[in-house]
Amino acid sequence: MPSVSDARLRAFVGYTMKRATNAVQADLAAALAPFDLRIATFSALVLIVENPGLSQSQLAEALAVERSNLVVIVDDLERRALILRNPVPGDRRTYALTATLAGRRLCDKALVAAEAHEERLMAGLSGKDRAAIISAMELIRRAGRGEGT
Amino acid sequence: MPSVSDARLRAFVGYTMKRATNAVQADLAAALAPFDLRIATFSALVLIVENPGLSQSQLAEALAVERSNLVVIVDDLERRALILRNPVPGDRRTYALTATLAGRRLCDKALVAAEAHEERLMAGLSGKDRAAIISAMELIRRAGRGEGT
DNA sequence: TATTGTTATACTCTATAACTATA
DNA sequence: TATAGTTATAGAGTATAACAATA
Repeated sequence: MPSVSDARLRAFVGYTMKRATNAVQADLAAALAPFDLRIATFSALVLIVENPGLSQSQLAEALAVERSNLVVIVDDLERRALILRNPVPGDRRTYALTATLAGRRLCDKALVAAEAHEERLMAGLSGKDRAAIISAMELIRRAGRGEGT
Repeated sequence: MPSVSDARLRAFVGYTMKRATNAVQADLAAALAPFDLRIATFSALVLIVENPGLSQSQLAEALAVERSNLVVIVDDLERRALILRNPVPGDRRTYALTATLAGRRLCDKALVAAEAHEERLMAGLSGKDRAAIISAMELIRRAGRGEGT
């Protein structure tokens, strides 16, 4: 069978980025599954641990998801007692999100698994290569239609 | 307001790849919208133009989408008379997909727009940088759980 | 008036199972 | 029995509008 050529699509950086990102996301999802964490839930937990007291709006902006879509994620973390929605004295509209001890512990374990996943996928790249990719990705992201900075 | 840090997530190459890919996909979708082409439809059209006579199964494999999800894409291209489902003498189960003249013309115009989009987003990167990113992306993709080669 | 969190809704993308007609 | 195309369906992810409580 004559094999199919995708040479014209492969010439687009975005095409290869999409495919590689799919592979990375699938691998990360598998790495987090033992902790019953999906990628979005994991990302939210990491940010809450790193930024204790932030609000859902701040978290949504940092994760680049809509506030409305964040609700179920925070619900899940709270139901599992990994985080708390703390009342904020002086503004009763908002919650200050903090991780519980169990949340911080699960976060640490999941980060170890995520780092192992990262190391597995990036094994062929030097630290310098990886840093170059990260800065190139941030440059590309900022070139897109969207916010500044 | 103390701004939120995502330093721990940004250290993951996959995190920056995901965000950059989102920006690229959104920009490409906007670039293709004037042609009434979504990214998947555009990709299918390019592959059919490049590989005349290929089957839907081959196309699905090349695009890494399920055969079932490809049907509506091919339906759309056929309904717009951009491609043809040609009968294959000797095997009545399969179709040989070919682009019409209108399909090839639209493909050419859309490719020009896609190249302009690419140039806009990658403006900060040299040709050498872009080639390095492409090979790094392919290396990462192959390191993921999945097929060989 | 504006903002926070929330609900409901819808649209895309993706994945699976099962069917038909052919081989 | 295996394969190509198809249908139906369900699950994620994402986007918008509207609402109640509060500022």
